Amino acid sequence: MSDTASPSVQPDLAGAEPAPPARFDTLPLDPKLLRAVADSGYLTMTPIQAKAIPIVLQGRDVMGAAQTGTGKTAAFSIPLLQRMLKHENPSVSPARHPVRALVLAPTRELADQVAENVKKYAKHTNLRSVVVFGGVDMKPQTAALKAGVEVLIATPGRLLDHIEAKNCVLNQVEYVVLDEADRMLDIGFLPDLQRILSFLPKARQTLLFSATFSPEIKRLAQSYLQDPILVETARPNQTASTVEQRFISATDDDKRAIIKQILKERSIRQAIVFGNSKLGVARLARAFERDGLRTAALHGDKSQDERLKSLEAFKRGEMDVLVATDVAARGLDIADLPAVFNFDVPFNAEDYVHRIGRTGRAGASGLAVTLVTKSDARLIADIEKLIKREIVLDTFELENERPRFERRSREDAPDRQERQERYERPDRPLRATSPALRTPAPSADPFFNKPYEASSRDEPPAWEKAKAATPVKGLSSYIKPKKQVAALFGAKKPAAPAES
DNA sequence: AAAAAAC
Repeated sequence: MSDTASPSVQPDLAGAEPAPPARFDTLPLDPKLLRAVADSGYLTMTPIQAKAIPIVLQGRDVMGAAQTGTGKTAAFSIPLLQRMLKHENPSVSPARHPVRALVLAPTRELADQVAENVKKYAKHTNLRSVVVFGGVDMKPQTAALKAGVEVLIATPGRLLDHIEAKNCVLNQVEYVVLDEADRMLDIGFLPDLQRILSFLPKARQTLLFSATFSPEIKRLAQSYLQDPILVETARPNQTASTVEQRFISATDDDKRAIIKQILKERSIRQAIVFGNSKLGVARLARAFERDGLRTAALHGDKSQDERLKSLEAFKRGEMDVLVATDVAARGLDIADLPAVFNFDVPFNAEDYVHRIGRTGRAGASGLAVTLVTKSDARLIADIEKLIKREIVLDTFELENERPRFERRSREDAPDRQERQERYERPDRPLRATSPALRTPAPSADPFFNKPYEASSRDEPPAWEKAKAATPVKGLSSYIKPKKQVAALFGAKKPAAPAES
């Protein structure tokens, strides 16, 4: 109820009481940390920080769920640094300091980003931190580890390498953080994670943070925590209300043109386009590049050097579009990203929440467009269940129906030149420097069917209503068909309620 | 139907 009043103004740091947000300087923090926080320009805490920091300071285990972009990294790193400072033993030679805090993250880029934050908050202290991840030379990491660090940030594989090479000793770790904890605990990561945890003392403080926690993961997580406190802000798995979410029914052939048209008509400066596969992402990136968009690609088949370069170029604004797999779905903090497109609907509903969390960060507004084909119905239903919001598919009018090739024999296939002309001319150019993109967006929204209702999040979930009303299995109970969409999805008339 | 994380 509390946030229906000003949905467009108040970022969805929901759970926030109307009370003024607490300031960092009201916390019992070392002046060195307070100074670093102030240097970063932060004055007041976000809800997850206000709730989690005091509990972490008490030494309790925490499972923290909060929307993306609400400062989870600071929520664990600041109080952990405080605890490490408080128990610092200055008589020990720095070189002999063992690793005291370990932070694990599921992707290299995320580990790097967390490490940057930790460095920022620790800069006035003598606590040293280092980040280790794969795909880059081990030697500098080894040297840093041997010199001694108090805070180690890592991805699992490379950390195990260092453990086996005896480059680091983890038997005195006092604090462990699993960032994007639900991913770290999923089946692909679990064996490595268990192995790593087996090297750590049992008596320690453990913190798990993520935007999404499935019930199964919550249960599994219990076994790694001692008497944990669950810290939640708003509903878990929620998406920020500052993000306008659109779902557009599309065919595979039209997806790219739809994205380009939205970019142009909404004058969108920059966007991430998510695809489900590495190959698909690489192809799509090449296609956007041919279209004249400055495009970077980010996926696991690229070298780490290329990955870092792509991301940096995008962050510097030198790229219009970043096409990425789910390697970029979680945690990455790209300031003021205006839009996210799901070229493919993600396989896991949780990943939807994480993907669109790249936009609308820190209370900014954002647009998230998901392109939905006929075969995506099941996935859309999953998303609807997870985010507990009704999903309505919009139709989209392409301004220039793109010329299509008829199937031809190989001999009379168009040569490259002709192909270029027929394929590309209609909607070129689209680069950010083109006048088309500078034009202000039209006041009426010509290509979406209905205005976004931020307050719909407060209504009872549509899927529950639908489930109660119609025992229809599959899509029609989850996706409310509009007329064209109904045809596309072959939706039937809802059956009369059969049960009594 | 995939991706990520080590060499």
